[in-house]
Amino acid sequence: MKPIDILNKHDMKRTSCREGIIEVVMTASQALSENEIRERLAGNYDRTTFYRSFKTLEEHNIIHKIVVNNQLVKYALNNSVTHKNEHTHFFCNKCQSVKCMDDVPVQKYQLPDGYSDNKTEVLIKGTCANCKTEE
Amino acid sequence: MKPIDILNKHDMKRTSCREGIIEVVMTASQALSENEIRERLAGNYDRTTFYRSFKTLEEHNIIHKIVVNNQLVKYALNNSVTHKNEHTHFFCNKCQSVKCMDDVPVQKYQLPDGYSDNKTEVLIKGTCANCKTEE
DNA sequence: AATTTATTGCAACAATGCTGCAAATAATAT
DNA sequence: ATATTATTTGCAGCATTGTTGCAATAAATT
Repeated sequence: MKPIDILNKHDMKRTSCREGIIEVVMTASQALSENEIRERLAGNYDRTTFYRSFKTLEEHNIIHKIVVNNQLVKYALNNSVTHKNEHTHFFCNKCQSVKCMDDVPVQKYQLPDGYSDNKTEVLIKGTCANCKTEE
Repeated sequence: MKPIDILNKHDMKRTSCREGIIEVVMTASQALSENEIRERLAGNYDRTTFYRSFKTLEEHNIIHKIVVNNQLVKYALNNSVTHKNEHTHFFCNKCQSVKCMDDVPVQKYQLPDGYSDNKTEVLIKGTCANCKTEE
């Protein structure tokens, strides 16, 4: 599915910024930061527009945000085909890359009485396959 | 163990800021943000000193940081008695509180070939026992 | 082509966090 | 007790991430 079709499906206005972000995130093999997305984008957009686009796209479940730490945020496409609903994320301490681990589902956690869970975020930090071989 | 003893055990200078932070975090039932800690502190410290103190205390494994999102960071004591090594964290969407789930250990995740894990962070978001009863 | 509605860009602001440097403080030796 | 040394603090300044209000602009609809 093309970026335009995705926007149409969600009854969203087809602006070039949104189209561009979807395009970039769609073709990326890993989650990308705001700057990484901007670099790959044709047009030049204001930072505010960027943030608002991310927010809207996230609210419509087109992309999701991965907060590595308070200084590093990345975005990835919600692909219902390849990305299982609740997958884990992997962060490589060496190359700082973030990958959606589509084949590593989030496990169920048993909470104490009274607590109810809504969403569980799992971030696995370590060394990725690519950096491992380069040692 | 008192804050001073903890600092001595780690061969750290006993400054009032460090002592205060440990004191506050020690007596808290939940993880606290920078501001929450500052409010509970007697002395008035510069923000830089605060951050540096957090950093040093974290490096010495006295406290640990919980990044809820890029706008909300909380700190909690590393109590080897009550806090198991790898525990999960719970974030309440209603009251914004963060709690160390000492009895809910982080589960093991099987990664694809080539990947090696170092640390796994699990943040469970939902409604806490306190907010549940208030509905 | 005109209207309506949503989006953009700009300016300003807030929060978190880092760095260099001089002043102050803690631990140690005298 | 006092002097010395090493660490820590406070300040100024800066970077990054993110938000808000408002006027200008662009998209979808009539």
